[in-house]
Amino acid sequence: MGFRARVYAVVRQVPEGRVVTYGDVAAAIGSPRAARQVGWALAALSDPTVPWQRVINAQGRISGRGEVGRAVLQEQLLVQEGVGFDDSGRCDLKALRYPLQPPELYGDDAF
DNA sequence: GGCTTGACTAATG
DNA sequence: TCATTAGCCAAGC
Repeated sequence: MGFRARVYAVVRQVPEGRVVTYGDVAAAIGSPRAARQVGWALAALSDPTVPWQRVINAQGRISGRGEVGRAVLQEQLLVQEGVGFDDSGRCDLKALRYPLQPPELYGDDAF
């Protein structure tokens, strides 16, 4: 199972209205220092069942690289789910962060 | 196999 | 709070 498949398996655990950071996802798949690769994996994402919008950076902000307009869409999707952002584009990470479990515990054989 | 490229992070000023 | 820096590691050439 590839790195990206594990990233997707973990991200799918995140329920509506909750968020996780790239670092959280990296730690859940066993590579605590691979936050950048998590972002890379999501940039290459083609699976519509993965709630990629719930993955934000450790500062509670949207990482606006990648496709133009993607960041705006991401914030809109999160707001729809009930995630609140302040005037500076930050959300309450402390309250909304979701505790992830390693994909092994969930049976990710679908990959 | 070596090099470059990042949806990152933590530390520092 | 913002800007800069060094470390990180999977992918693609």
